[in-house]
Amino acid sequence: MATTKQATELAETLMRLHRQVRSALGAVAYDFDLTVQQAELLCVVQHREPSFGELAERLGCDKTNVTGMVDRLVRRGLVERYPDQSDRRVSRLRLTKDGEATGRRVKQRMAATVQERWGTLRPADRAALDRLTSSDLSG
Amino acid sequence: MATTKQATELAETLMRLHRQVRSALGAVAYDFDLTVQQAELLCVVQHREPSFGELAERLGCDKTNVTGMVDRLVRRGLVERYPDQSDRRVSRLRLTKDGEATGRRVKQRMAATVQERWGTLRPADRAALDRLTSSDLSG
DNA sequence: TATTGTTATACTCTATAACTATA
DNA sequence: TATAGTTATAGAGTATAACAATA
Repeated sequence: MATTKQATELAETLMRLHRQVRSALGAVAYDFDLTVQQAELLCVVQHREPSFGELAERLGCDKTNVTGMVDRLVRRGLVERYPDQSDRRVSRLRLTKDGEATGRRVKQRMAATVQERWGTLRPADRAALDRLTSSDLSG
Repeated sequence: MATTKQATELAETLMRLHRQVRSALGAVAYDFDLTVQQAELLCVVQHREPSFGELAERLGCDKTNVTGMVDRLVRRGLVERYPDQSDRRVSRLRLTKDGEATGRRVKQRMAATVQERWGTLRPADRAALDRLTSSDLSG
C-alpha cells in the first residue's frame, strides 16, 4: 500500500515528464511547421486507418475536434479520408505518400531528440517505462 | 551505444505516456472547471512566486500566452499579480487563498488518479522514473 | 432509437510583430 | 540598447448542442 506522499511524488514526476515530452515534441513539430497535435496525429495514424471516432479516442480529444484537425491536414496534403465499406456512416483516415514520409521523419527526429536527452537510460529503467505504459488502451 | 530501434521505441513509449498523463490531467481539470493548462499553472506556481518570464519557461509556452492565461485566472480569483521590488519591469505571480486550495486539491486528485492507474509500480521502477526527469531545468 | 461524422458557436491556447516602461 | 510584460492579430485546439445520414 503506497503512501499519500509517494502518490503525490509520482504525480509530480509524471506531470514533469509530461511537460518535458511536450516541449521536445513541440520543438520537433515546429521544424516541420506542424502543431504538437498534428505531429501526434501523423504518428498515431501510421500503420493504421482509424475511423474518426477511434482517432478521437486515441488522441484523447472530442470527435468534433477531429473534423477540423483532419481538414487542415487534408488541405496540406498529408492525410486523406475514405468511406468505410461496411458502415456508410463511418469515415476512415489514411496518410498520403507525403504524410507517410513526414510522419516517419517526425518519428525519427523525435527518436533522435529523445536519444539525446534520455538515451543514457539504463536498460532496467527502460523496462520500467515500458511497464508504466503497457496497460494502455489508448496508445 | 543504443540502436536506432531502441531510440524509436523509447520515443514511442514517451509519446504514449505523454498522451496518458494529459488524458488523466484533463479529466481532473475538467472536474474543477479548468483547462489542462490552467491546472498545470496552478500546480507549477505552488510554493513559488515566479515572474511571467519564468512561468512561460516552466510551462513551455511563449510569454505572450502567459498574460492571457493569468488574466483568466485572475478573473476567477485564483491568482494575483504583484510588482517585483527590485526590478519595476517585472511582475510576479502568487496564488490567492482560493487558488492555493484549488491547486492543492488538483494535485491531490491527480495523485489519486495516478495512484489508481500506476500505483502498482515497483519501487525500482519509480526510481527509474525519477532518474528520467531528474536532469530537468524546467520542471 | 442509437451512432457517426459534421456544423455552429464560444472560448482558450498559441506564436509573431509591434509597443510601453524600465534597465 | 536590451529586457519584461502587454496588445493586436491570426490561426489552431477544445467542448457543447444541434443536425443529417445511416444503422
